[in-house]
Amino acid sequence: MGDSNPETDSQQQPSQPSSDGVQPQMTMHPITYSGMPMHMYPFPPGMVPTHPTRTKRRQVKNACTNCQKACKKCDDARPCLRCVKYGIAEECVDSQRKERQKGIKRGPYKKRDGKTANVEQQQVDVAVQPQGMPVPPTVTAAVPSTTPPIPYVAPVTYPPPGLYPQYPAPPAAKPGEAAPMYYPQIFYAPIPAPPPQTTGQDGEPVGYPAHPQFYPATFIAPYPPQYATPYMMPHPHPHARPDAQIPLAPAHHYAPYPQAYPKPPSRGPGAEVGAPQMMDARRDGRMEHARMAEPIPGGAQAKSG
DNA sequence: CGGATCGGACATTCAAAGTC
DNA sequence: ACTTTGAATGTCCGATCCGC
Repeated sequence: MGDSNPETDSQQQPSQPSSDGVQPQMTMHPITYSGMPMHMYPFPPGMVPTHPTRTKRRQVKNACTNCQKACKKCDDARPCLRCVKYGIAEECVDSQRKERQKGIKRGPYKKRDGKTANVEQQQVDVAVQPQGMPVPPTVTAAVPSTTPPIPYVAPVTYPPPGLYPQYPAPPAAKPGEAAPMYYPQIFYAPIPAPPPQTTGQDGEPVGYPAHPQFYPATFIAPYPPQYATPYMMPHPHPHARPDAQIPLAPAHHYAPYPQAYPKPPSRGPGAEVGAPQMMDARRDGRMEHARMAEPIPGGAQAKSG
């Protein structure tokens, strides 16, 4: 099944450059990556980059226990998409992270050759638009002058509280961090080509300001395309200032979250719960092994591997 | 053929080591 | 105090298996 990235892969630059200082290619567009975020849709013909490179894999901070057992992609929402799909939403709980071992002695670390490697990395990380709008490093770093710009659609904020009462409040996210996938998100949509800038009588620009590369205009369904009809809401006020609040389309385009997904495929009488049970039963051995690998209190480290 | 399983690549976290 | 490093730990891709 098309497990896909619930969050955009283009939000982060690789946090760690390779030890040899070579930056991995980050120009891959989600359409060419199997882990295409489900809230993103294919680009129009001609806008798809040709470089078949991969983006960095993005992980949730904490997978639910079911996804963890299955070694499958989870997401920040609870219940997660996978649990909802299999009808085990009530069992979708965060897995418990093991406490990291402390007091582990390490040898002296080796200095890297190029001392400037980190400086270069930081310069990429802090790329900022002229007007102060931060741009994900992927955009700036992945757009050499010889290639067309890669349109970037990034979740930047949530709809106002109460607009989507069927959704729980999103968990607090760090600046720049993607929003949980099931909570409706507002995206900044790229503008292909701003119109010529004109100036009003008081000197205030009319039309798009100098660098309106993104403006809040698009709400993309948080559902997989097969469950929701994707639509692109045109900018209602083509000449409005980019910081103007634009009303969102009414939420009734979609069914409330739990009903938005089909029931799990039935395998016969009682099969609705049978599938996940079988799945868990067959995986118990693995999880038992994992539990056995937990540190022994006051004793030797149970290192797996 | 679709879904489950699982090895292992990849990402993240964070404490020790090193530097200023 | 801050930065760098590297290993522990977790996530999940993708090949393969398995049952219908």
